[in-house]
Amino acid sequence: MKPATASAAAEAAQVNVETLRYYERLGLLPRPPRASNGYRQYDDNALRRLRFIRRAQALGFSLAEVKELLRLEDGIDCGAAQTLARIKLEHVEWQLAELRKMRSRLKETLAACASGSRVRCPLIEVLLE
Amino acid sequence: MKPATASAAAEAAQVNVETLRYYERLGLLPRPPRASNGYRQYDDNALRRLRFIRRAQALGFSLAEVKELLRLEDGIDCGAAQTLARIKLEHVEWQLAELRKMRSRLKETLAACASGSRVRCPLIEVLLE
DNA sequence: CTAAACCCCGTACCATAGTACGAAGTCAAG
DNA sequence: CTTGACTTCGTACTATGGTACGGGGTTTAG
Repeated sequence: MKPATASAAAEAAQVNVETLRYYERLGLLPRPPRASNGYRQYDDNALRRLRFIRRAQALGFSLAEVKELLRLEDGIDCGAAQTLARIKLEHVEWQLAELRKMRSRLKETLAACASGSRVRCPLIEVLLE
Repeated sequence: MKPATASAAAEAAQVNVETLRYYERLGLLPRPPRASNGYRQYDDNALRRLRFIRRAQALGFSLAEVKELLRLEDGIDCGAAQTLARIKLEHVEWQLAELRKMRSRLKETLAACASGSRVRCPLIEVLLE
């Protein structure tokens, strides 16, 4: 429960320490409280927030989008939050559909390669379909 | 069947004309044949290739990765191509899994919001889970 | 008490993926 | 036969998402 230092927080989230300062500058992480020596203190909430940023990012959300998502934390307007969530959901659905297409193209192609019946490598044909 | 000009190709793929030159510099698009006046001529194959780049990119592949994927076109080594395709397939599977997680989080949260039973907006809680 | 290891800050730098700019040649319409 | 739209080129600029640097204070282990 004792607050994490910058390096501990950074390691926990697998980011560079500098990245924490960067996120703070962008307003993605709130300016954390400081110890008497001026060192940043990250509590569990900050760490969760940080993890959320990384996960959302890994899914293709830009930091600007992540910032929007995180505005929900302020929880002022649940209605606005829901709208945002619905838009993100649609985006996610679209990505899923596209990825499924790419997956089946890749699978089919690998199968064709395995059967080895063609003269030219079938990967070439399919990728350029 | 007549080759497309730079602007026609760019419009077809919804990219800036300059982007074509950029991709050409990076080696993503082959240097196209030129008309007698020096103008670039993009044939159907080039246009397909361009579309492929944009689609792959929309799925989160970097231009460097796209370039790798496109090396398959050279089709020199079908074995290497298959290895590449398998790696991409795994990446796609991972992305699908992550997106499904995010989707269900978003859906559950929206449902909770709709039921309106909570005091605080459930989006806040879930996003920071 | 000193050295290593951590933290602070501001600023500068980096890679990726374009986008814009200016000078110059080409082409098609009026 | 000029005007405007389109093309070429090289170079420079932009935005995003960090990363590194240097000069300084702090803290902890030996």
